[in-house]
Order: sequence, then C-alpha cells, then structure tokens
Amino acid sequence: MNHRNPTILDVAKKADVAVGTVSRFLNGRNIRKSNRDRIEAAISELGFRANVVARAMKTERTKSIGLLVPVFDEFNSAILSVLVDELQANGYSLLTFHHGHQAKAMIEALEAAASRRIDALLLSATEGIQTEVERQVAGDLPITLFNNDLPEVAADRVLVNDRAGTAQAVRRMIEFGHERIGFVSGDLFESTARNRLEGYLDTMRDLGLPVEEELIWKQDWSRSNGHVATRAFCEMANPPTAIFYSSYILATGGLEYMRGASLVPGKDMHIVSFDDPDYFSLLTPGITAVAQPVKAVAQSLAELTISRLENDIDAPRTVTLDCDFKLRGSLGLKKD
Amino acid sequence: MNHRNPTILDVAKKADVAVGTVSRFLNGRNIRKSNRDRIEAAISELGFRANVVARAMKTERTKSIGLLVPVFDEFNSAILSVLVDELQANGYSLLTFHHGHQAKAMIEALEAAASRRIDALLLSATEGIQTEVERQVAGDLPITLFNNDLPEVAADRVLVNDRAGTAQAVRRMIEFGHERIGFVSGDLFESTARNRLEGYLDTMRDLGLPVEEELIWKQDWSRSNGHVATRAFCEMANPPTAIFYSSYILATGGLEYMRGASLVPGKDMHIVSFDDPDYFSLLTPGITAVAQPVKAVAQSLAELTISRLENDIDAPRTVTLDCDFKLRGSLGLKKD
DNA sequence: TTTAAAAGTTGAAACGTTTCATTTTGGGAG
DNA sequence: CTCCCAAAATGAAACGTTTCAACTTTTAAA
Repeated sequence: MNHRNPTILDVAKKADVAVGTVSRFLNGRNIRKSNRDRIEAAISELGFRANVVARAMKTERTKSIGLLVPVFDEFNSAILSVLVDELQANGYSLLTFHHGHQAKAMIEALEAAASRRIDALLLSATEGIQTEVERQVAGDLPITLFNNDLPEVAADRVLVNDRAGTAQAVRRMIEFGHERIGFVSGDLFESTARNRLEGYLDTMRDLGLPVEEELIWKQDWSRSNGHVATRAFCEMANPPTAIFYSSYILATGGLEYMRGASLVPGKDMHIVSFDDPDYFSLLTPGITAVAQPVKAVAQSLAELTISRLENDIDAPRTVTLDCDFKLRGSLGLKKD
Repeated sequence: MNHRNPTILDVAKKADVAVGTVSRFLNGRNIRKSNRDRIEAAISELGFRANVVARAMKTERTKSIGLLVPVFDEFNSAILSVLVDELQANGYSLLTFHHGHQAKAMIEALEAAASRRIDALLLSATEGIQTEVERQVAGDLPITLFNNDLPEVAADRVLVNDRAGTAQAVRRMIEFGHERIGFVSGDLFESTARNRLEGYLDTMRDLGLPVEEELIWKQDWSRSNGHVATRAFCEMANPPTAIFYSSYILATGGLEYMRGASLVPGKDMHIVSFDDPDYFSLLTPGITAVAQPVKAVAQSLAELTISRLENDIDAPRTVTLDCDFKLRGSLGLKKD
C-alpha cells in the first residue's frame, strides 16, 4: 500500500488527460463529456482529494476566515455557531481566536490570525488596537468589525443599534414610574458602552428627568463589577428604584449580589439588562432585556465578508440591526 | 509600493546569503553570528513573514487542529476557550466545526475538516459515525475523542467519569431520603448517556432500591425532551420525589416546565443535573449538579494531541477525569 | 464541403517554502 | 604553516496545485 496521497497528476495519468484538464474539471469549468467521465472515474478510483494547501499557495486564498472576539461567552458562541454554518456553505472554514479584552493579547491574536494567511477577519475589539487594525487593513487583510466599532477604519461593519435599544428600554422603565435609574456601564473605551450610555442619557433628558452622576457607574465589563455596582447602588442613602445593565455579564454580577443579599428583582430592585442570554427567561422572575439579533448579526457578518471576497467591492459598508425589547418580571411598576 | 509580499528569497538576497540559510535561521538552527545579524536586519527591514501555506505544503503539516462538536453550548464553548489558548501557545490554530447531533452533518463536517488537511481532530460525536471515523484514522488523521467514546477506535481519549459522577449524585439523593428517583436520559446511542444511566442503575441496586422502568425516561438530549419528561413525571399518579437529569440541557427543559407549572425545585420536586453551567448557581434555589472538569478536559485534549503530533507516540492513551458534586438548594430532604 | 470562430486541451512555469547532497569555512592539533 | 574535521552554507529539486499561451478539436454558418 502506497502511503502517498494521490495527486492531480495521478488522476491525469489514469484518465489519460493533461493535469490542466483535471484542474479545469476540479474548478467546475467545461470539460468534454468523455474526459469528464474518465476523470470522475479516476478520482473515485484513486480516492483523490484536492490538496487545499497547494491550491491555497497558488491562488493566495486559504478559504479560511478568522474570528477574533474577547471571549467565547453565550453571545459570541451563538454567533460562532451560525457563522460556521454560513461559511461552510460557501466553502470557507473558521479559525478562532480570543483576546479577553486585553490589548496585548488582542495584538498577538491579530498577528497570529494574519500570519495564518486567512482571507478575512471578523473582529470584535476595542479602540486600543485601532492602529494595529489599520495596519492589517493596509496590509490587505479585509476586516469586518462587529459588536464594537473602531472609528475611521476602512472596514465593513455589522453593528447593533445600541443607542436606540437602550433608549427604548429606559423609556419603558420611566413609563413604569422609575425616575432614579441606576446605569451600570461597560468599559467606555468601547463604542458599544458609549452608545448604550448615550441612549440612557438622551432618554433621561428627553423625558425631562435629571441625570445624576452618582447613578452612573463607569467601570469594566466584568461580572464582579456588576456585583459591586449593584451593592453600591442598593446601599445608597437614596437608592435608585431600577438599574439598567450595559450587558448580561454585568447583570449577572448584579443578580449574584442580589441573591446573596436576598433581594428579589422586580420587587426590591427593578432591573433591565442589555443582551438576552437563554437563562434570563428561566429565572424567577424573568429578567427584562434588550435582545440583540444574534442570528442576524452572524448572517450579516458572513454575507458582507463573503461578498467582499468574491466580488469586487469598493467602499466599506455598514449594516445596523435593531434590538428587541423583552419585558419580563424583573421590571414592574415602581411602588411608592 | 510593491504589493508582493517579501519572500525568503528577498531576505536571502538582501542579507547576501542562500535561501537555505534563511530557512535554517527561521527554523531555529545554528547560524554564523554575522549571517544571523544580516538576516535579522533584512527580515525586519522588509517586514518579512514566513508564508505558512508554502511551509505547510512542503512539510505536510498545517499546524492547525480541528474541533468538531455537536453544538457550541456553554460546555463546549468553555472547552473551546481553553483549547485556543493552549494550542496557540504551541503554535497551532483551531478550526471549528459542528454537527448538531445529526449523522449526515457529522460526516460532512468530518469530511470538511479532513480535507482542510488539519494535523489532528478533536471529536465529540456519536457512534453513528464510527466507520467514518475509523476511515479517517486509517487515512492517517490522528483523532482525539472526548465527551463521548467510540469503542474500538484507535484514538486518544479524554473522558469524564460519568458513571461515578452520576453514582455519587444518586447516592446523595438517596441519603436525602429519596427512593423514587426519576432519571431523564440523553440519547442512549452515546456512551455518555449509557454510562450515566448505569451509574444510576448501579447505585439503586447497590443500595437495595427497586428500579422502576416507568421512572426512566429514554429519549434524546433536547431541551424539549427535558420539558416533557418532567411533566410526565410530575403528573404521574405516584410521582418520583426527585429527578436526575443526564445533562444541563435536559434540566433546563425541566426547569422551564416547573417554572410554567409554578413548581419550585427543592420543594415541589428535588432535582440534580449532570453538568454545571454558570447560571445554575444564580437560580433560586441553586441547582445541585455534577460538575465536569471543563478546564482539565480541554487541557488534556491539547496535551494528548500535541504530544502525539510532536513525539512518536504508538499506543492510544486514555485520560479519565473525575467530576465534582455541587450541592445546592434544589436537592434537600424528602419531606413526608 | 469548407471555413471561421468558439470551445477545449496541453504542458511548462510559477507559487514560497524545506530538504539534502555537496561544497565551503574556520579553528584547533600537530 | 598544514592538515583535518566539524560546522555551516549552498542551491537545485521537490511539494501539488493553477495559470496561460499555444495548440487542437468541435461547432455552426455559409
């Protein structure tokens, strides 16, 4: 048994045609019927499978796309799932990288991804690596940004209407009678966090409510931050009656604190969260949330990226998607 | 500006050495000091980065590893995260695939992964594709199985002691006074499900309790199955006082039903689940669970696989890891 | 039947590395 | 100062595709 994989040359010999003809066949171009039959026979007889590496070397396209996210949490994993399907259907594979919100790791991962000669990169990162990203784009790596925007980068974008989503939620909170609304922000170094905060500020101002600095908690995206922010709010002399969390991780930290302090959401404290992980609907009461269109985000990512790779796209494009407000038990009428 | 990427040849010219020498340098072999200096200078001046594709073609190693799982749920995503880090640290990248428990998709994904010329595959699959897997192994693709075993396949394995984990949990349930214990199994086509069921059966028998067929619900791994199983158990004339779920997905379905029926875990029905997703500890009461050592699984996967690739390993090896029992409010003394 | 155009085939060159048989270098022993 | 030897350098061949200019066959029109 010969352990060398059969090559296009073996096929050509067996089918008695030139290698170029086999290549044409493999790439779906027109072939004389008689040749096609013999080539097909030879291929199946030899168990031939085109070597994607050799092909990639010649075409300078690896047919693989990188995904670089902060962490593989519920949100990004859902995106990953949909993405794998969409890409697979178009002949692309997905290479995964993560950076844990750390600039150094971000740059390393970016470097690792690029040196893999991926055809494109789907990127969720912070502005800290703006210049590095610009360098990659200049170096001809097409990038599609999502979740978080990097201003001025010549890239496609799939964004979510953070501002409107938050604004709608805050408006509903106000309609429920809440006036002192705590806001737990994520890292303001990320556009996502800034937009959500703005949605809150706009709505408060639009509806004529005072914005109090002590009710705006500005730190990072961590669960522990959600925890301490919630404690701080709850222990205030004049605490807010409701809290908005900029992400489900922060809200999760808040829930952790409330559970420990025997505070019941929707009763002792009303809460609303950006993002809607599966388990929000399993809690009692359910957590009111601003749900991102995860599936649509992933599909747009695939679509934008593939269309850029396969057609000759010039200008960067941006897709903006709307969120869905899910009212559950954790938000109710303010009691007084 | 010349848009062609610099090659090893450009470096060689600029440093005034032969390409072979540059290659030696790139691969960390000994180089005369004077040459080394000039090569380093040339590389940084040109911004040269070795083309991994060309290298892969010559060495027949892509330095990439595939991960094929049913779905990217909380469990597999956690594995993915750790894996990416471990592999990256050793110069490997991770290609992701999923199959949604469906035989056809499994085979397709396996095929897609293999044709990518990955160096190895980390696989969580069912016995339905045993023969396909064997074919890949025969075709020289090293496979490391995890989560679910495929008997007789010549592969490395990272398994969890499902049987002992379940047995311990059931023993604790019995210690709490439960005698009629419902068991919601996953797809018995998977060793994981079979082992967990055996852990239950063994323990019941060992402790002299009768095993009643009507208390063993055998279906698939779906959330809806957990839902209907729980309803069926709860609506029995003589219902069990506690239920064990073979996975957190099943338990989640159960919780969904209980929530709808206003049944409180740990009060109206005692429950224990295999797997311990983050949110179990956030529910009130917390869900008692058998926690898999997710991180250790991922680390073992990386270690076993990389050591097989880099050394000359002969026989298949198996790593078996133990679970951790997490007692929370959803399991308590049987009231009578 | 002839002819021109279209469609298909051919095979060598190229992609950017690593490998390896051969040659060169430099330094220590005599 | 020679000679020898290990260490390092050399450069052509090879990996398995795609591409493309040149050539051949088929098709359809006249």
